[in-house]
Amino acid sequence: MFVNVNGHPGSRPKALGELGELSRARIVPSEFRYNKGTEIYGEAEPADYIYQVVDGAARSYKLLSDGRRQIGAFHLVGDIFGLENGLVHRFTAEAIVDTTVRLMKRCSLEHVAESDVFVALDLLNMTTSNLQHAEDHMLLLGRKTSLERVAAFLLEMDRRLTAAGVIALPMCRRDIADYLGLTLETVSRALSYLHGKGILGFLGQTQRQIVLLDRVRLAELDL
Amino acid sequence: MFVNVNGHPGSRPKALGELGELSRARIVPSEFRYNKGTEIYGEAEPADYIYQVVDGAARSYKLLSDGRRQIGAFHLVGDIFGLENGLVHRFTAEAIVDTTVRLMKRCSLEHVAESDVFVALDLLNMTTSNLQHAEDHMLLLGRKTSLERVAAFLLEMDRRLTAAGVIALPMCRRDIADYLGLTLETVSRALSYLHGKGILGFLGQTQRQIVLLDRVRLAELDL
DNA sequence: GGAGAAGCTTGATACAGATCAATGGTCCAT
DNA sequence: ATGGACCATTGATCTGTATCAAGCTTCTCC
Repeated sequence: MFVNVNGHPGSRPKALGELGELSRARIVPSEFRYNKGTEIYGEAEPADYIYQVVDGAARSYKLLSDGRRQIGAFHLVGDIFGLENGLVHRFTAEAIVDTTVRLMKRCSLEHVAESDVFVALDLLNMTTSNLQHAEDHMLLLGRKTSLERVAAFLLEMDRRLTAAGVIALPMCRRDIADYLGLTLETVSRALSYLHGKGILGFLGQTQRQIVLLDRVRLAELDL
Repeated sequence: MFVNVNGHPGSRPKALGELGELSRARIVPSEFRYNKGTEIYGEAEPADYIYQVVDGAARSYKLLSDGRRQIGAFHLVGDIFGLENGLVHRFTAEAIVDTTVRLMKRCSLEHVAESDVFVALDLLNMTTSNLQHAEDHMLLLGRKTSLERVAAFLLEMDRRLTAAGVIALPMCRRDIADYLGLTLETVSRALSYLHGKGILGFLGQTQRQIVLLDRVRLAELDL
């Protein structure tokens, strides 16, 4: 496990100048900036590039024909996304805030993987991390209550983006809801409940900065 | 895409004498029989083997501490399962009916993957198929109604195990419910509804043999 | 700095699906 | 053949979350 995908256990921190062991592919990556809310790629579009978040955050989602949305993952600083082992993307990806990504051509990557075992094994490790996240998320979506889901979300974000004890969420309540299979009102109510219980606190005026005051009780709420 | 995992698009039919391209590993697989309801491996157990269903069917699931269960996948004849790219299994696997599996040691497989690009790429393809299934299932669990879920389930089973126009389900209503994030009563009501609408019919005495009478209308119900 | 848009919370109500409960069928094992 | 362990269906009721609605706050951009 050498590459940091979604911050899963087994990953290691790494310098941002590289795309993990994929740097073996020796392809110079270029950077690109997406404004808040803009699409990085669309579902079923050709998957020509893979991406790494340099700054900002992105969401990957699927839509039903009537507009219902399921966000499969959030991509935070350092995460690699857009890696589909097929010809087309299976999600739409959008910048949640103004976001800078590093990107590299996928076809060249595939070509290298065919001749370089270490690149292939690295792709396998990244895909496995994504799979593990999806497996855990199926359990959450299929069987957890709204409070358990929100607790799990906070613990995930705590693990992945807490700086100086503060969770600075880049995404709005609707994004959280679409990630957890809930409505934004239910997410808001669960957060208010946790606030009332003294398990978390809000920082500043906006409700996007959260401080976890009691991780033990929060973890007990996520069965 | 050379290996048949969960019957996803891009897979090809294959003779049962092999474990896909993994046969390149040249490790003689042995067969084993599990009685209905018995455990093949447990969550968090060391992942020493990978498995291929020769006959029968299996379920992979996670449990919450209070017994709520989420089945992540059903493994039907020809499917390979138990392939974790970590040291331990992330699911518990059980035989749904009396089941024969072919198994091979995982450590030897890993060793071969490090020296053989084609084995590594094959593992990557299998993992990608599993990931794609999980991604689709997240959308189902997070955003679809009970009727949409049951319709999607029937279409998946139709694709994966219909013989002679009949879907012979190996699993009970509770298994279906735990796969779809519903209760068994809700699954039963949805099936009765589809029966009443003339979209499906039951064959014989048991309710496990289903004939799809109108795939078009069924597909319209799964958004 | 003011107007409008977006985002969040909170309350009232509705409803899809869960839960509780009863019945009948099938398949074994004795 | 009989008893009992599943298994599935169906009905009645309950409830967690969605939906509908209102109001407040904070951004954004003329």
